Amino acid sequence: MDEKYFAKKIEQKWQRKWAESGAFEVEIEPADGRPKFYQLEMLPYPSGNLHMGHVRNYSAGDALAWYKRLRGFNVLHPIGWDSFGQPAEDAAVKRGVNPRDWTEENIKVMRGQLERLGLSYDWRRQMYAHTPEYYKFDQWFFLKMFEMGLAYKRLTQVNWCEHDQATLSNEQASGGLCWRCGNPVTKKDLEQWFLKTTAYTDQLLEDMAEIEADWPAHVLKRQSDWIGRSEGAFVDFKIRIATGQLSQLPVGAPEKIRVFTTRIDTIYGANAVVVAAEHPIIAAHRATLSPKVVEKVDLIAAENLKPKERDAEIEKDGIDTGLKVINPFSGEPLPVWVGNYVMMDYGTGAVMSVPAHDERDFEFAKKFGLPIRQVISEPHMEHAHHTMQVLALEQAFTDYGVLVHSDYWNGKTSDDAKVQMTDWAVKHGFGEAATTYRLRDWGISRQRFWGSPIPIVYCDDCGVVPEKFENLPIRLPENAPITGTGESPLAKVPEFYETTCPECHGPAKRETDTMDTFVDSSWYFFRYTDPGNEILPFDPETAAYWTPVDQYIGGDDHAVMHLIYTRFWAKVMRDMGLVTIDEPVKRLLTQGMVVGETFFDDSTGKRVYHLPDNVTVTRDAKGKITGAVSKDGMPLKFGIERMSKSKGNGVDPDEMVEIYGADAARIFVMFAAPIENELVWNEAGIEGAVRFLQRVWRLIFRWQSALASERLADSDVTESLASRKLRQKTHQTIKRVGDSFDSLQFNTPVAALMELSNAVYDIGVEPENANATEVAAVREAVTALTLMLTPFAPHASEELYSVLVGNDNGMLANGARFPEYSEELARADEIEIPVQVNGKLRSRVMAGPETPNEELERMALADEKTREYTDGKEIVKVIVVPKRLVNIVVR
RNA sequence: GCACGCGUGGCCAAAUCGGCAAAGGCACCUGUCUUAGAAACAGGAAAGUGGGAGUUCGAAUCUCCCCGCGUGUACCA
Repeated sequence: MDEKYFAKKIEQKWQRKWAESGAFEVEIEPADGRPKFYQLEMLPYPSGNLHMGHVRNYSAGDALAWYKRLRGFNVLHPIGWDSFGQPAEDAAVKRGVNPRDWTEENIKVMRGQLERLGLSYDWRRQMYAHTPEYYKFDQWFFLKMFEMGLAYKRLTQVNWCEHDQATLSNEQASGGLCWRCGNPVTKKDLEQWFLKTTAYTDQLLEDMAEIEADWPAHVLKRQSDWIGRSEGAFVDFKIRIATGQLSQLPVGAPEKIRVFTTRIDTIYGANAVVVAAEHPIIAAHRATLSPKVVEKVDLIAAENLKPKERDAEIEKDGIDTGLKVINPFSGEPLPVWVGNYVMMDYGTGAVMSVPAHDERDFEFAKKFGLPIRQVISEPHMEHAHHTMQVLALEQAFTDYGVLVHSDYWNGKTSDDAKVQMTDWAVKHGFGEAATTYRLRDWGISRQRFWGSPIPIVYCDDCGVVPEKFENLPIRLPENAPITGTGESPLAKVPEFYETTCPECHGPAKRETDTMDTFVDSSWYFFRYTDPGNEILPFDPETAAYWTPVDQYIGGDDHAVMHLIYTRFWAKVMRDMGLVTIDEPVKRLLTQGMVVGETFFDDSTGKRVYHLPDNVTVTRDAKGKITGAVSKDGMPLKFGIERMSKSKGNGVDPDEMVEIYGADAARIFVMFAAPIENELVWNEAGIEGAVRFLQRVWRLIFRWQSALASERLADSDVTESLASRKLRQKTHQTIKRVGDSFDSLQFNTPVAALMELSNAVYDIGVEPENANATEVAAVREAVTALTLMLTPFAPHASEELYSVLVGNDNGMLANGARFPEYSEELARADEIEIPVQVNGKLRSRVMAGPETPNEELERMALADEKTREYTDGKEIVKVIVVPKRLVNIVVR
């Protein structure tokens, strides 16, 4: 054992040993019957560099993987690559590189970074989304879903960047601006393939019950908000045809307008039906509508295509179309308006406007001077409302209440009325109960090269024809003209798209769009269980052993994307008989972002980041930035943003590993903040992590020979107080650390281990002079310390463990286990019971841990110091908290 | 606007159920060793928990109001 801790030396040693022995390679059903544990972290996109967010994510996952191994589980801990995606194409456009070469080079670099961190993966199981062996099964799933009616094609509006001529996902169009060029995003009609996520809305909601306890509440809340289930009713408003003017209704035009409402109880307050500019009724009547109306409708429709400002409140706009409908409840004729606040893609694209009881309708009515009629009353106001015809409302009354001015329904509560009025509508054939959702089907078509080709063929004779399973994979060509103009590069590669029809074998064309890369990540962790399977995505039995994932860790930015898609995918796989589980992930941990200070200039409309080193920063007393000036004297804006290379606020994990070692870097990242918090990067603390490791190292070095010499327990030697206290601390720490892991806390166990190491130093005996019980206590403490440190600092721990056991086969080969906690030993022989008088601490008494309450009370009352405060006073009552404290209330 | 979350030494943070005089680390100060050190060791100083009110024998912890910060979301009928 070296006198000093040399991180690099031992890290290289153990990384080599782990690799050689295949320490983390696992198989199903080991002979010893250990239970399985599937530890998973979100797979990285191979951008070329690991960032601190990855280090945080993977350090936490690795800690749990080690913890579970030491707890005797058969732990599957894999890693792979989300290696399809746009950055590879950007690199192709910018630098003319081949996306595949670029991607694979990045993977090589990043794998090296992961290995230098000493992460305990079963590397044999790596998956790469961009290999035909993997994306073959994206296509396989697509075909299966096509068979099941879960994949279909339709025309839709997609986010579109005019400048780049590119389709954008919602994220890439976030804030209404294109993430690449900063120009506003518009909408564009495009034919897209969809996966029918909406077929699973209710299951996605209901199955949350299964995972509720072990998923962060905010993730599930965001998912249910996203799904946006809303219960209400459809109500049909008939178009009124003026007498003798039947011909006014254009041929084929709908006879009624169906609205969706959650508040059918307010229907007597409707003053209009408002439809979206894109509503079919408008198109049907376009020829007869006044030019003014048509102009307005077109204007609103055009506005709808434009990007929305992030925070801008859009002013209500609209126009009376001149059409009339009949309120089916009251028989009252109502005007049909077009309103810019009604969206075609939610509900039916038409609403009944009830200004008295809906804020938007209220605002609309105010602006256009439409009547506002209150039909729901606060219960205590009911009488007043019946007698007074009109009450001027200051704002919409949106609460439930009692119906007024609603004919037959007067006096009913909103709750009752909703049910009964819906029934009435059903009975009279003009409505029905309805549930609508905000969730849409998942549009997966991308006009990109670097993705899995959609296995569909278009034949002039047979139409849309799915590829045959035996023809998979449909391989990407080696090269395609990637120009970044937003047209499918594959559409310019005749060798790719020219094919024959799988049905009639006549000439046909392939689909040239590729799949959204979220398809790859929807099922990748099932592939890990059986990565070499050529027939199926994975063997169902193999997957049944390993899945569901026991613990998943990743950023919560995926809450409504990846995490909802993968839940959807699991249900589809269940329905196709591949799996039997409803939920793919048992327990989820979302870690906070690692962020750093950024400095930028956005005067040109685009953010230009400046490296922190080149910025002069002024700070207030608390260290908050108050100003920043660039090298050439230009004032800069500043913020705290996710770390990344391009913003110049990144920290290179390799550099940290080089300077401090992987173990120290990992300890620091785990210790710096609770895992779910945002971590504002501040490197100051990392020295502490190194120092801690050095302390542990020196500790074992100092005690090494004393521990090795089997100083037998001399029966004469009674256990010293020092060793008793150390054992107590050791066992308390074992409990704390174990509990922390179980509750997914990583910062507190590190603190506990620091305390334990301090406690060993504090034993107050030199190794040479220690008696047998003290040596035993130290041995127990440092062994436990080493084992418990393993999840955070596996290299150093392996090395220290090898010193303690006298071989360097490694912990797993030695069958090492997480130390066992003994309640007996953790318990203090005597505990200090604080004694309060009127809630203020006045004294302490010593008592055995099992002292009954009555005895504690007696001791407290008898205590001298306490009596100074109680003598001569009336004791009102005494509160004894078992094993904790005594409080005497006096008057 | 709405929803959710957070506010504890200079900084990061800990504190099952409400229960001691509020952990640990970083930074800081002093001393020892001393060739010196940002090393190591020993020791020290430092917060009554954003503000106010309430509940309670007892509040960082529960309730209400206010202030500040963060995240998500936005005309979803």
